Amino acid sequence: MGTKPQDASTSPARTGIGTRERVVRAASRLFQRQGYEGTGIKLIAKEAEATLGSVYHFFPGGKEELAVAAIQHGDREFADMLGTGLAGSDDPAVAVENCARLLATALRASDWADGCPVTATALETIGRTSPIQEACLAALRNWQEVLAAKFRDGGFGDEDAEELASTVLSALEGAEVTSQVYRSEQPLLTAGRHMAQLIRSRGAVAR
Amino acid sequence: MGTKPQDASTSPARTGIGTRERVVRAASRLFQRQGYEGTGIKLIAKEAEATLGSVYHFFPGGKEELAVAAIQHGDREFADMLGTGLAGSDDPAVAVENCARLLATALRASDWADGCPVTATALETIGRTSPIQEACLAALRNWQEVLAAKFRDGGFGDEDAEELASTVLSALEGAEVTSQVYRSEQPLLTAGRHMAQLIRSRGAVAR
DNA sequence: TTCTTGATAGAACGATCGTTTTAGAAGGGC
DNA sequence: GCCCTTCTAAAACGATCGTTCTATCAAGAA
Repeated sequence: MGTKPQDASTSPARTGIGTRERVVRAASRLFQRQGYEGTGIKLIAKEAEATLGSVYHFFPGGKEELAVAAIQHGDREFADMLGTGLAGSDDPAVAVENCARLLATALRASDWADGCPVTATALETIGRTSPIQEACLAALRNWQEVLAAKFRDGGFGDEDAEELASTVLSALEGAEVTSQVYRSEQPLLTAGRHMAQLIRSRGAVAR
Repeated sequence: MGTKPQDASTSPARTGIGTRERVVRAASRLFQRQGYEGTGIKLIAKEAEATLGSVYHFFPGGKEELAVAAIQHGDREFADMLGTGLAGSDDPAVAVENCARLLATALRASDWADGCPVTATALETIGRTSPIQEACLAALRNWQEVLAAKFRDGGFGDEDAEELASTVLSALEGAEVTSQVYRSEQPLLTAGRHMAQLIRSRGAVAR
């Protein structure tokens, strides 16, 4: 029966969300929740309401190619969330604390399941397949740059901004894992407050 | 042929390291490097120079029971490393920065493979099997308490010490992952320096 | 119509997964 | 000698893994 899998309308080719996009989103969420090795392609297909044939049609490179696309999707998703949190204030300290609050709320809303979209996959594949590792590296670089830009705008020098971005990102990543294991918002909220203090103590007032 | 698998001497029952301990160590390292789902029991047995029969003899609960023992082993291992790093100075700020340096050196020595011994497994099993999750939770609590004790000794109040320990642990955890992906000591070293600044800025001088 | 292309559907392959099972080898107490 | 416990050895089970394969459907170009 070719097209028309589950969409509302039937006539045009791309109704609602395309199959490829559904597969990428399902893969991204599943990798985020249970890691790369723990997630089967067949489960991804079922979760995306697609068939195995469709998955291999769009990703002839198999699981690895799909993982790269999923990581890149998670990259954009997390960068958007960082951007939203940072946009709340011109003061970098307030903005970072706002980010932590946003992450904590989203984490609780998912019952502590949806943490960082790349950490699990990154850790599992650390010394192995390079395309996935490169996608994870690009994501971390991207997020760090989003933070660094905010710090530069807040009056920090290039080197200070880059280093602060590195530490803030590390702290948020680590606090997100800790919050997931503790099933509590506290590690993320405390880390956010401490990061704000660190930013203030390193000088540079809100302009 | 019963005993005598690979040890130097042959006569006594427990020559060198016992089979059970070898299995736990191999499991801990493999879970640390490639996660819970990505590590097969047969590989663990081979790596430990044991047989499948031995593994299931010591761990009748299968992979899950073995994982709990492996996490607890990693717990002690990481706590020892924290203790060693913290023992270098009475000043909590200096001590924490020392820890970060120690982690960075060990990480580089393993070619960025041996990060935190529980993070990968913790993330993969986050909403699922509770025994493993509880072991991971106990490990994080243990490490936080090691840090908190150091801060209390350094003159911080109970609540300050607990919160600082939470953030420092999160930052070290996150920076370790970042260092692994970047293949660079820089994220860990920078986080260590910033954590020292945070500790100093929160008052309390070295006693 | 006919041919071609993009996408879907699902059966089937070999390999490996965690686990179970059965058998056998050492050592101590009797 | 014999028995019993502890530990090792390896074959084998069903299930699931990632992947390949063939068949089919819909729609546009000729």
